[in-house]
Amino acid sequence: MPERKRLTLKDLAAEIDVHYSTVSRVMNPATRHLVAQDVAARILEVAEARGFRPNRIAAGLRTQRSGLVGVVLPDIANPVFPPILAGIESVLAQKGYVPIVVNAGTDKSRQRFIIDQMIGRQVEGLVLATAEREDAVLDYCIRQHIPVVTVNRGEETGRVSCVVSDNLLAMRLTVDHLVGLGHRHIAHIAGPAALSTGFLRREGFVQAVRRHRLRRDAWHVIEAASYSREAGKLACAQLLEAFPAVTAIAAGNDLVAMGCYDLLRERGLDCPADISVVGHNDMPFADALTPPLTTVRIAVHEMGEEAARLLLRQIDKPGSDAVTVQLTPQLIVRGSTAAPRDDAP
Amino acid sequence: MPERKRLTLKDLAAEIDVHYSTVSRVMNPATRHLVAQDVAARILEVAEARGFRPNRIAAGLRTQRSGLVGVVLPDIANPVFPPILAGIESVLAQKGYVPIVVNAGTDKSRQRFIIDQMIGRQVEGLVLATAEREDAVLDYCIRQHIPVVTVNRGEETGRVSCVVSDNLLAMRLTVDHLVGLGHRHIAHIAGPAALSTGFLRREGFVQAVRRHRLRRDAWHVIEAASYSREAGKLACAQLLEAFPAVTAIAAGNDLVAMGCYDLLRERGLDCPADISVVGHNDMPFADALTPPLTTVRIAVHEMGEEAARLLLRQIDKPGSDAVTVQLTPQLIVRGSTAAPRDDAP
DNA sequence: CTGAAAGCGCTTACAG
DNA sequence: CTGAAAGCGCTTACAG
Repeated sequence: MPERKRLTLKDLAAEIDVHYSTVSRVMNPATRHLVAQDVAARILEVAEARGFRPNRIAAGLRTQRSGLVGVVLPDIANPVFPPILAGIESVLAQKGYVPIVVNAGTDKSRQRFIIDQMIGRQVEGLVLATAEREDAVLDYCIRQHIPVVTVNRGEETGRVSCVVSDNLLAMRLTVDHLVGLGHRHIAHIAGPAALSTGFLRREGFVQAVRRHRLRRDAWHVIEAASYSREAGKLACAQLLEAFPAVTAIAAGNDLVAMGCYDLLRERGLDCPADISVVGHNDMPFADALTPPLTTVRIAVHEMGEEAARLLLRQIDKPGSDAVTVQLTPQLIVRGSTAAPRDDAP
Repeated sequence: MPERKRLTLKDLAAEIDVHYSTVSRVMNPATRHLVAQDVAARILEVAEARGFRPNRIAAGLRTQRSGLVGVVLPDIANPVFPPILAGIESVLAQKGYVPIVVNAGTDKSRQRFIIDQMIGRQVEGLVLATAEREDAVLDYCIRQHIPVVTVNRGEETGRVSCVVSDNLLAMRLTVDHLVGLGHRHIAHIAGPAALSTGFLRREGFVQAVRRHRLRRDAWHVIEAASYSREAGKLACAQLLEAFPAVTAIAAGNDLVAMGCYDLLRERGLDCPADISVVGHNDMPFADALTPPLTTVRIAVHEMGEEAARLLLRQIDKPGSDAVTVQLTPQLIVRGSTAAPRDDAP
């Protein structure tokens, strides 16, 4: 069963007895009006009947537009990324673009290799979910003059467009909530400082506790090695050691918060009775944990949509300014936060 | 800042003063040996220095190979799919292929539209995670003679290669476990019968209870409208109505199991004390639910890998036979299953 | 309104 | 070993 050769403009033109350029004009809605109604109708009819689909790759070669956008993810298994990807894909689809998705990991040289491949495939732009605060790969993309936008994580220098959630606000909402409940010994388990999310949430935490005029010995920050459950558990253990008075933890994200759950359970501590925990992201099923996780919901799907929109704009007008779109997060109060015990220090 | 035009073979050839076909030969490792060592070295050097990356699209047009594979997902937000996608992507990458990923939903006409687009983009093959037991879209792909493999869900007629988990075995493990614990009134909340997973797990459940010689009034099957938490909750309510003696539920998947959790909690019933629940998939964080979910772990990443391997084989040898690869699942016993109460009916 | 031609950036038989 | 040429399937100025 040999694969039947795909039809071409010429095949179709021969069948209808017109020049293939005429078929081309008809197949493209934008140029369809250039040909006589009846001819167009006949061509369309035959095209439909024979299931003709013009070769977009050949067209792209000619028009210098691939209709491809590269999406570079650090880890698609992390539950933040699928909805972001879905958002990207949905607006791309509306404009006839399609994403090429690669799981690039965290290794910068591998990321660069992948981006080179994508450029070789003529992607018209790139969405990076892998950006760090200082990112050689991002520098590389900029040098290549390829349209780029970062999503979820921002970038320091303002050279590229970014779509992020407001991390300062997130921590302010978190700390306000905790202080409002009566907590006076609050800690933050930060994500990696190399990532804008880790850096800014930490920054936001510090700003927030200062705003509440908490004394320096009433709050504490510790950094987790990564945004993972394991690293969160480890950091939580160190935190309890370093800051035993703690009654509330603002975790860098939900996975880190889960790590806290794991450790507290192991130590026989009750959440929220002994220690309150707040996450960040509101990942799927955060409500199904025990206790249901109080967390900051970020607009993941919108983040993807907006990133795609920004990128498309960048592609349309190459010179346009880089902008940062900051989406507003929302605190979702559930069962992992409560007032501290009366006998809390 | 105009986008610097990308380099071409001709640009490079002009710079080095050789014919561009020579540059072409050097850029492709497979034909590199055709040119003199020193010339090749010089070309490679300049190519590296100038950051030349051959246009894969143009090459693909010439060689009739796009290096693209289409991946059609019903819903990337469903936690089964990201690891499958990761698996697909990883083996594709090894062979220089790249996936085009689209969230196609469940609507068949939209799926077909998307597949048409993908074919227009010259994908060399398709991985469908959207297959139903009788699937018009799959029929369409077969008529187009495009290499296809289905993943996670199988297909009835054996016309295409499938990679699935052994659903009959999964239910046998589940029922064995439940019966072993002493349960004598067991129910299954099945997924949609239109999907192979829903159909076969139901089948497996029935076979398993028969093997244990449970009397017909000692087991019950009810079908959920979809594989979702909400549908699971609804079905669970109906189940309690229809089969009040039930002490153990084999849920169609983990989301359905979560729906059961939701309903049981609402009714003030304890899991596992009043009713045991078993899921299917072992989705991320199934262990972090309360109680931790006993479930069947399927080899998701391997499933993706294997699907990609099968597809690549199909692409290499178009005529080759369709095969079904069945991966072996594993029961993961956690806290949602226990012996029934002594006073259970 | 339609056709004929050039060309997008490659690969690869064919000469030499 | 290297060059010159044809051609992959399109789009689009240019004629007529």
